[in-house]
This record gives sequence, structure tokens and C-alpha cells, in this order.
Amino acid sequence: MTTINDIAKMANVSRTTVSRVLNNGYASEDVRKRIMRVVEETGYIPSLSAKSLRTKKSGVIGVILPKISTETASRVVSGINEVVAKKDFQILLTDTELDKQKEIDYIRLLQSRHVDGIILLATNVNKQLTDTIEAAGLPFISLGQDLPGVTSIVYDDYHAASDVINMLVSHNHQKIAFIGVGEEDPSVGKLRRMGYLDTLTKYNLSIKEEWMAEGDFSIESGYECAKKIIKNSEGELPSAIFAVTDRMAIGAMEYLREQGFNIPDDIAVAGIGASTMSKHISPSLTTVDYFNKEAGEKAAQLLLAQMKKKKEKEKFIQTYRLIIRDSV
Amino acid sequence: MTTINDIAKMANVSRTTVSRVLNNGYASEDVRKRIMRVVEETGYIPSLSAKSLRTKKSGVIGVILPKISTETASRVVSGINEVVAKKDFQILLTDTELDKQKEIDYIRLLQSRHVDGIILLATNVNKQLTDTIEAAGLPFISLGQDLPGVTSIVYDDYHAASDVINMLVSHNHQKIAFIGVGEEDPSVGKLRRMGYLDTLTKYNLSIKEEWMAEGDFSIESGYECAKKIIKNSEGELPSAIFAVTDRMAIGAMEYLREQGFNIPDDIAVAGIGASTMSKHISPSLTTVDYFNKEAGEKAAQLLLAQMKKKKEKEKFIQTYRLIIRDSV
DNA sequence: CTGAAAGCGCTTACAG
DNA sequence: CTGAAAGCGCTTACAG
Repeated sequence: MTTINDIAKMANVSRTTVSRVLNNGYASEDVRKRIMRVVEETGYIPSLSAKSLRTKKSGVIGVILPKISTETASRVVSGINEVVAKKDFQILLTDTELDKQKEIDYIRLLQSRHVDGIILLATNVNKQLTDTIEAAGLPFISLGQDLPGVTSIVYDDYHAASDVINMLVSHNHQKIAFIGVGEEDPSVGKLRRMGYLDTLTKYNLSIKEEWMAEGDFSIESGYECAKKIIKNSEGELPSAIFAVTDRMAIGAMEYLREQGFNIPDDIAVAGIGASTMSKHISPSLTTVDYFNKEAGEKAAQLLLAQMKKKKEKEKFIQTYRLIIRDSV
Repeated sequence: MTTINDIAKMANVSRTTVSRVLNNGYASEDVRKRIMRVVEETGYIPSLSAKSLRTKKSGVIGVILPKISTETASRVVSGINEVVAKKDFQILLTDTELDKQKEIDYIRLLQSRHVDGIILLATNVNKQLTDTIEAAGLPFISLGQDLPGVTSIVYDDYHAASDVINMLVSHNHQKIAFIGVGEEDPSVGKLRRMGYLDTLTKYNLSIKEEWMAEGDFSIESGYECAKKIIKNSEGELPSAIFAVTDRMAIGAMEYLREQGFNIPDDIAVAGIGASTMSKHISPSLTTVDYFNKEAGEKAAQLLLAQMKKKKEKEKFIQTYRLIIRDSV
């Protein structure tokens, strides 16, 4: 491999000067030309590890994902990448596979790799996690969960869920079933459920155990939850099902369709996420658009800003939009 | 930041010994314990840039994607990540956004970042690209395109397309339209088109210009292509449409549905890709499963093997599976 | 405008 | 089993 020393020798200058020229420092026209010619000829590529060791900056930002092969994640990453790539940063990607311990491990790992900042899509909130973030002392953005002491961008889960129920009620639904996920996940599990429950209460609608089920984000679990709800509530079927994610909503639709229910006439369905699929299945699914890509962009911008100068921790709430389609 | 020198001082040993202990070299029980205690207490995290500078290994593998927010890409990355993460490698992700020049730029960039190997999902094949790969002198895998002189894993595009046509013919279709993409893309653009054309020829079926259209991978372009085909072929409509990607097939279905065509009775549709959507739209889409995740895993395994010891360049063909569903 | 020197945080022969 | 020394490829005061 050719190094800066080789270039210096070949161009008959010191390596100091080579470094300067390459980093846009001063140099006489003559010297600059000589150096650039050698660089071209040799195809010299500076070692970023050496540079990073010296400057304490790597030009890499770490992204920690709960699951890589998910539409939400890939939209977010795409948004992040779009803004950081423009500033010549790359993304070091890690995937926790929904394993909480790995969130912590990866923060430490990314730290050891000298990333200039981290964006975390957490699935839970706990003390050990926030402590690790604190200890890392890196520019840090949490996306999707409100982490104490950490700059966070969150979706407005409570109001989004609440709005879905409002909309369902305005379509004359009184019996609204619910497919949620575990409460370890404060955003998707807790807040969306609270939005559902509180809004039912606001309208004096009955909340029934039999109309609530808990899935695990997958399409299959949505299917199973719908089955469970329908089975358990013989005699008094719900007239609508609200699932906290599109995938589970789509699974539910599948079950309902199989059982001969007409959507939305017999049972309406709504989800959250505005997945591509939600638009293209039939009937098209009523859902909430969270603008994941924009959230990713924003996270990246905030991170970049934080890298430039230390900032107060802040909290941001992403807007969302209810998309009413044929499933209600 | 605490460094190896701090640890050495606090544990009263040389940094040589600290390094040895941390890398599982010899050390007396006593010394090892002393060091580990200090490491725990301080939360010491070794600098991987320093290590990488010294050892010429980074523990990072570079992945170059044409487009990050695509189901194929995210499946592949997920497969790659699954195998490399087990060996404690991370992925440095780059996205060319379909820009050919960036494929080249990113190879050089990844090289400068001292990645231990690169997996490229190319969208085209040209001399400059293969030259750059050659010059990088890194373990390298091409996934999805057959790159001369580079170990490549390719999908069996020709036969997959051909099999789709065989299947369509066996369902008594004689008038088969085609939605393709540009031929700059040897795999998706050229091979799949050839599979289509050759197989029609084999059955002595007519090939009509009006029944062929070119999209750009997007759902919308599939919609437009279907529109164009239907418009242009008044009098003699095709009885089936084969789109070279699921997304375009889904766009086509949308147009057909809008126009009141019954799928598959009036016009059958088939795609390639086995996207999640293909399974959940209705009618469900007949398609070809390329096992993208497995391809990613294989690419990662080959890369890891290549990193261990230099290998001959090899060519691998991924298997595929035709999935016949309700759209034909 | 240019260069000699120091140093970033590690690892690895080499010697003991 | 342990340590002193050299070196990986850069950048950056400092001096001229």
C-alpha cells in the first residue's frame, strides 16, 4: 500500500506538506501540482484509520436498529443516509435483533470504533441503557423512544392512536377491538394502548378484555390475534379492529377475509405505519403515516448539529398524518 | 478517554502485558486478575482505530447497495449481518442511489476505511468498475451481477424468467406481455428479457413490440407500463403480463383492476421477487422467490472465507423457486 | 510557504 | 511470564 511517506518522497516534499495539500492547506502552486500528480499516478488513498486515530474523528456514525429488514427501519436508515452522505459520513450499521442487551453492547462497540455519533432506535427504556449512553459521552439521538437525558425524536404515539379511535367513532363504530404489543416497548406498547383506552373512555365506550390481544409485530401474530378476538367474542363481535402496526392489521385482515367477513362493512380495520403494503392491498388499509424517512433525516441533522457543538438535550415530537382508506 | 497506558499504570504492568491479556495471550493469574479489575472499574474500551492501524484489520466489512430502502436490499443486508455479526464484524453501509459513479467512489472510500472486505450489489457492469475492484485488492463479492474476474453470486435470471413463461404457457396463455427495465442492468434488464423472448420463440408465440414496455423498478412505472401496453394493443389484448419485478407487477395489477379487468380471468400477472406484498395483495401474486436473505448469507460466508485465505475467483448461481398463486 | 518532531493508541517481534 | 522499543499512517503545533 502506498502511504503518505511514499507520496512525499516521490514528490520531493515532506509528508507534512502532502498532508496539507490533501487537506486544503496552503501550498505553492508548483508543489501542489507535483503532489497531485503523484497522488493520481499512484492512486493513493489515505488511511482513514490513521487519520481517525490522530484526529479523534472517524467520519462514521453508528446506527443501532432493532431489526434491519423492516420497512420502518429501512426508511429511517435511508433518511439518515441521505443527509449524512452529503457531509461525507458513512453509516456503521448494527442490528440488535430485538435483543435488549445488544443495544448496550453495540453502544460500547460503536464507541470503541470511534464513531462520531450514534442514532439509536430503541425498543425499550431502562436505566442501564441510559447510563451506557451517558458514559459513552458521544453525540447521541434516540429515535422513536423518549430516553431520559437523551435528545429524542418521538412519534406522537398517544395522539395517533387516539386519532384513529376518534376517526373510527366518527364512522359510527362503538365496539372497537385492539391488537397491541408488549408494554416493555413504551412507545408502541404503552402509549398506543393508552391512546386507545383513554379515547374509548372519553366516549364512554366499553372496554372488553375479549376484544384485546397482544401480538409481536408480525403479520402472523396479527392473524392470530384477530382469530383470538373473533373466537372469544362470540355473541358480541367488535365492529372495528385497531392494530398498532400495519403488519398486524394486515394479518388481521387476512383472517377476517378467510372467515368471510367483509371489510369494512362487517368489520373495519385500521393500522399504524403507512407501509407500502397498506396502500396496495385491497381493501387499502386506513393507517397513520409517521414519515419515517423524514424522522431519519431529522435525527441525522440533529446529530450533525450536536457534533458541531454540544447542545442541551432536547425532545422533539414528529408529526403524523391519518390516512383514511377503504378498510374503514 | 482512558487508554491502554492508563490501564497499565493502574495495574502496575506494562502496556504490552495489558494488550496480551486483552487479546488472550499468556499472563499469570495474578496479573490477569489485576488488569481485568482495572478494566472493569474504568470501563476501558480499546480504540479500534489504533488497533486497526496497527493490525491492518478493521473488523468491518463494506456493503454497497443500489438503494437502501428496498425489500431486496434489506433482506440481503439482514442475511449478511446475521453471519458477519456472529464473527464480530460490523457492516459499513453505503448507498449508491442507483448512481454508477458512486459504486466506484464507494469502493475506494471503503478501501480507505480499511474494511476487511466488500460485498457489492451492482446494477451494471463495466470495465472501470472491475478495474477499481481489482485495484482495491480486497476480498470482494459481487451479489446479483456476474462481474468478470470477481467472485460472484448471481440469481438465475434467465431460467427464472423462462420458467415464468413456461408456467404461463402451461396455463394456456399465448399472448404474453412484458414489463422490463433498461439493459444497462445485465441481470434484471437483459437476462430476464432474454428468458422471456427465447421462451416465447421456443413455443412459436408471437413477440409484439406493443406488448413490451420498460419501467424503472417502481410500482408507478409498472402502472404506467400496463397502461401503455393496454392502450397500444387495442384489438388484440395480451392474456398475461410478466413483469420482471414484483413492484412493477403490482403496479400493473393496480392499473388492470382500475380498468375493470379481472385478474387472472381477463389478464394474468406474474412478477419476480417474492416480496412480502406479493403474498398479501389480492389476488396474491405469482412470483419467483430468489431467497435474497440466503444469498446475503452466502455472500457473507464466501467473503469471510476469502478473508481467511485467498481463493480462486468463483461463480455461484443461486437457486430460485416459482411460487404459483392466484394471479395466474 | 515548508519541514522536523512529537504523538494519537495500539501490537508485536525481540530479549530477558 | 513480562517489558522496552519500534512502528502502523496520519496531523498539527512550532519554528523558520
